[in-house]
Amino acid sequence: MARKPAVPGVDRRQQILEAALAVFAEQGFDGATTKDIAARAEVTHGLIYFYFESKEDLFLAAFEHEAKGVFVQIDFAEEIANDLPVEIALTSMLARFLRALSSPQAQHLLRVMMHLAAHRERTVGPLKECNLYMATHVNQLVARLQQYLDRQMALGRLREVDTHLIATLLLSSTMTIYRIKRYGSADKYEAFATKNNLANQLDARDEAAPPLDCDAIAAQIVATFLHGVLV
Amino acid sequence: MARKPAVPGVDRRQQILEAALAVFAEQGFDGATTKDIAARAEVTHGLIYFYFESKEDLFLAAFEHEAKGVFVQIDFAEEIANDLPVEIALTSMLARFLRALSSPQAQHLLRVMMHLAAHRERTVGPLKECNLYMATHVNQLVARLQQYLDRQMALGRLREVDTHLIATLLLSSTMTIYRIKRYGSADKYEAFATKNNLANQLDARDEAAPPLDCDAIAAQIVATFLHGVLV
Amino acid sequence: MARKPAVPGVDRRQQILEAALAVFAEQGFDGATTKDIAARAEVTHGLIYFYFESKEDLFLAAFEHEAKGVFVQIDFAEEIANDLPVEIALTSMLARFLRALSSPQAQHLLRVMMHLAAHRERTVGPLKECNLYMATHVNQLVARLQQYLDRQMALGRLREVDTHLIATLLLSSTMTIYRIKRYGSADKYEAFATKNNLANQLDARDEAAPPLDCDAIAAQIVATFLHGVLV
Amino acid sequence: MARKPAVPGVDRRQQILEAALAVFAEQGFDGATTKDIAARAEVTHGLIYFYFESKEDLFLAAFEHEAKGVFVQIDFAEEIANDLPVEIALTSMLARFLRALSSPQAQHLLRVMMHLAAHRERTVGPLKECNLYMATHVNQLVARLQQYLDRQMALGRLREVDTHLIATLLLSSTMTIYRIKRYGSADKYEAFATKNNLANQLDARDEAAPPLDCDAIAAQIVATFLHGVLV
DNA sequence: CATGAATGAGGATTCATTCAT
DNA sequence: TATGAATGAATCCTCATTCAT
Repeated sequence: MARKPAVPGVDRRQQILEAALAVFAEQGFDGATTKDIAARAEVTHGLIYFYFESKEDLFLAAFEHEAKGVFVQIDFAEEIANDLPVEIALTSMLARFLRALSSPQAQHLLRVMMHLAAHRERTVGPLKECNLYMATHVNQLVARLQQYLDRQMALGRLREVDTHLIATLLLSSTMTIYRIKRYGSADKYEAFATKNNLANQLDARDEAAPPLDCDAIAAQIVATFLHGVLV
Repeated sequence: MARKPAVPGVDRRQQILEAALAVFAEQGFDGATTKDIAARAEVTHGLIYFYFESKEDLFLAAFEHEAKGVFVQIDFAEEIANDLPVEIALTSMLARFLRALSSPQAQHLLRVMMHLAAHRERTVGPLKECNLYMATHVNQLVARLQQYLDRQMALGRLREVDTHLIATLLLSSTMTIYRIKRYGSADKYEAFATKNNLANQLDARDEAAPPLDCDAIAAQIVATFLHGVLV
Repeated sequence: MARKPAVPGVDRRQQILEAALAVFAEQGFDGATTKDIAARAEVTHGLIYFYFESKEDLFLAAFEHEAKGVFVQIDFAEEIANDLPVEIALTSMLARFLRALSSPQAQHLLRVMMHLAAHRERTVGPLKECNLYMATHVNQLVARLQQYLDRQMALGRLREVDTHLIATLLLSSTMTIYRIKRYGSADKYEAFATKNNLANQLDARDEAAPPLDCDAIAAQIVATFLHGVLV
Repeated sequence: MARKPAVPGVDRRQQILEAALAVFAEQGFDGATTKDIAARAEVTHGLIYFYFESKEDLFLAAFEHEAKGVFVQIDFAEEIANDLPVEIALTSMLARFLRALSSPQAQHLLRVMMHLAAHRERTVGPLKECNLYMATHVNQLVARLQQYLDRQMALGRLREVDTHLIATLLLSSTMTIYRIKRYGSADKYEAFATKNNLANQLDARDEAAPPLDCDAIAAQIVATFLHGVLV
C-alpha cells in the first residue's frame, strides 16, 4: 500500500535519520526502539528497513549524517591564518566551537556522543565505527589547536607548557561550561522538574535552548587559562 | 532444592550488587540484562528478584552502594583545615580526587555515571534518583572547592575570578585527564586495538589499570590554572 | 509468572518436541511457525526458547528424537541370522520395515523427511545435520540389505544382479506402496476432500490410520522382485 | 520512469516464471520470497504483481508452465502402437520417462514436485491445484502403463500380476534411480561436500548435470522386474 | 509496462518478572 | 533462601502486497 509521499518535498529517509538521531540521543542505542523512531519520523515501522539494513546501520547513518555537518563548522583555519594576539585568536576559536555545539543540529549529536563515550567497549560492529569516527575528529580538533599553541610557544608568546594538555583542557573545559549553561547543574534542573511535565520541558529546552553568549564564555575560559588565577 | 550458600561467608546480595555494577558499567542500563548479571554473580536468574524489586531497583542499589564508598574518600577537609600554600593544597585535593577515581571500586562506578549523564531525561523512577544522587554529590564537591577558593580569594591569594567556574573546571579537567590517561586518547586506543583482541585488552585494562601518578597529574593541572600559559 | 507444571507427570520439553514434529511435518520448516508449535504443545510461545536455542535447533532435536526411535526398529539382524529361504527372509524384512513406517511415531517423521529430501541444498546449519543423519541411516539400511543379497548371491540362490540396485529398489518400492496405501493415490484423496473438512480428515487419517496388512504387502513386493513378471 | 524492455525479444513474464520455478525449487514455497524471485528474474519486485495476482498464483503458473512441457514428452503412444517385445517396449518407455526427467526444464520442476508431495495437506488455494495437477498427470501415466501391461497380460506374455502395482513400481523405481544417479546417494554427496563449496557444487550440478545413460538404466530396471532375481 | 516507495501484519527471539517447589 | 520453569509483552526484522508516478 504505497501511500504517503503526498508532500513531494519531504524526504522520508531524511525524516528517519533525524528522528533516529533524536531518539538515540534521548534513549541511547539500546534504549531506543525502532518503533519509537518510526513514530517520531511519522513513518511506518517497516519503512525503516527499506532505507536501512538494521538498527545499527541506522545509528551509524544518523550519526555520520549529522556529525559531518557539525565538524565542518569547527575549522580553526581562519584564526590560524590571521596572526592575531593569542587571547583574541583563542577566544575566537572557542567561540566558534561553542557556536557549533549550540547549533540546533549538534544538540542531538552531542547526546549521542555521550552515549557512545560511555560505551567504549562496544567496539565491534557499526558502533565501533561511530566511536572511531568521533575519536578521529575530536583528536583532529585537539591536534589543530595544539599546533597553534606550539607555534605561539615557538614565537615566545607562551610559556613552556605541555601544549597537548592545554589544548585538551581548553576544549574539554569549553564543553563542560557549555553543558552547565545549557542544562544547568544537575541539582537545579532537578529542583523544578516534576514527574508530569518534565518530558515536555526537556523537549522544549532541547528545541528552543536559551541562546548562549558564546563570545563571553569563550573569553572567560581563555582568560583563565592565559593568566591563571594567582594574583 | 539445592541451596548454594554452603560457603557461609558469601553474601549473595553483595555478589549481585557487584556483578550488577560491572554489567551496567559495560552495557548501560538498557543494554544490560538481568540474566547477564545473574551469570556474572554466579547466581540463578530468579534470585535477583528475591533481593531486589526490579532491574531499576537493582541499578539504584548497585549505584548507591558503590557511590557511597567512593564519595566518602573525597573529602577536602584536611586540605582546608591546614593552611597550606594554595598550590600545594589544590594539588593535594586533586590528587585525592584522582586517587578516588582510580580506586578499583570506582572503575565501574565511573562508567555507570557516564551512562547516567547521557541519560538526563530518564528522570522518572529509580534512575532519576541515581541522577539526583550523583548531581548532589558532584555539586557538593564543587561547592566545597569553591568555598576554599572563595576564602583564598578573600585572603588576597587569588585574583578576582568566578570561583564557581574555576572549581568546576578544576574538577572536570581532572576527570578529563584521568580518562585520557586511563583509556588513552581515542586515536591511540584505536591504533593498536584489533578486532580480535580488543575486548580482552579493554577488560584487562579495566581490571589491572596502569597506576597513575596522581600527584604529578594534579600538579600539572593546578600549575596550569594557577599561573596561566602566557609568558 | 510461573504457572503450569500443574500436572507433574507432563514433560513440557517432550510436549514441545512432539508438537514441533507434527507441525514441521505438516508445514515444513519454513512454513511452520514457532507460535503454531507452541499452541499445539499448549505452551506459551516463549517457553520454546527456554528449552531450545532456536527454531532450527528445535527442528533438529525433534527430528533426532523421533528418528532414533524409528530407526532402531528397523534392524534386519534377526532375518540375517536365521538362514531362512530368501523369499521368507525378505518378506519378513520388508514387513518389519513397513511396520516401522506405520508406527504412530513414524508418521510425522516421514513427512519431515520428505520435506528434508526436497531441500537438499539447505546444506548449512542444523538442517544439514538432519539431512546427514537421515542419509546415513537410510544408506545403512540399504547397505545391510545389500549385504544380505550379496551373501545369497554367493550361495547361488540369486542370479548375478546388481545387489545395490536391488536393495535400493526393494526399499523404495516398499515406501512407495506404503504411501499409496496410506494416503491413497493423489487423485482419489483429492476427490472427497472438500475445503471445509479437509484438514480434519487428514488429521484424523494421520492419527488413526487404517491398519495395513504389512505382511501381505511385503509378500507381494518380494514376489514381484524374486520371480519377475514374465511368464 | 525508466523502462527496461529495450530488448524487445525479452518476455518479462517468462523471465519471472523461470526465476520463480528455480527459486521455488530451491527454497520451497514458504522459503522462497518474491523478492528473491524478482532478483533472479532481474526484474523489480513490484513487477511480479503486475503479471501475477499473488505468490500462490505465481507458483501455480510457474508449475503448470513447466509441467505442461514436461508431461507432453512422456507419451507412451509409440511404444503401445508398435507391437514390440515387452522388454524392448518397456525399456523404451522408461528411457523416454528418464529423458523427460533429465531435460533441463524438468530439473526445477522435479524439485518443486518433491516440495509439493511433502505438502499434501496444503490443499486449499492454488497449491491445491498444483497437487491436483500433478496427481492427475502422474496417475494418467500410471494408468497408461497399466493398460499396456494389462494387454500384454491378456496376450499371455505376462504372468497374472497386479498390473497397477507393477506400473506404479516401474515408474517410481525409475524416479528413485534417477534421483540417486543424479544427486548421488546421500552418503556420497555428503562425503565430498564441504561447507564452503557445497552450494556452488550443487548449483553447478543442477545446471550442468552429468548426462545419464537413460537406455542402460531403463534396461536394468526392466530386466529386474521382468525376470526377477531368483536363479 | 515498469519502478520503487510504502504498508502492516506476522515471524523469530529476548527479557524482565513471577511463582511453585 | 534458592531454584528453574513459565509467562507474555516487547523487540528487531521480513515479506507479501499495493500504489502513485
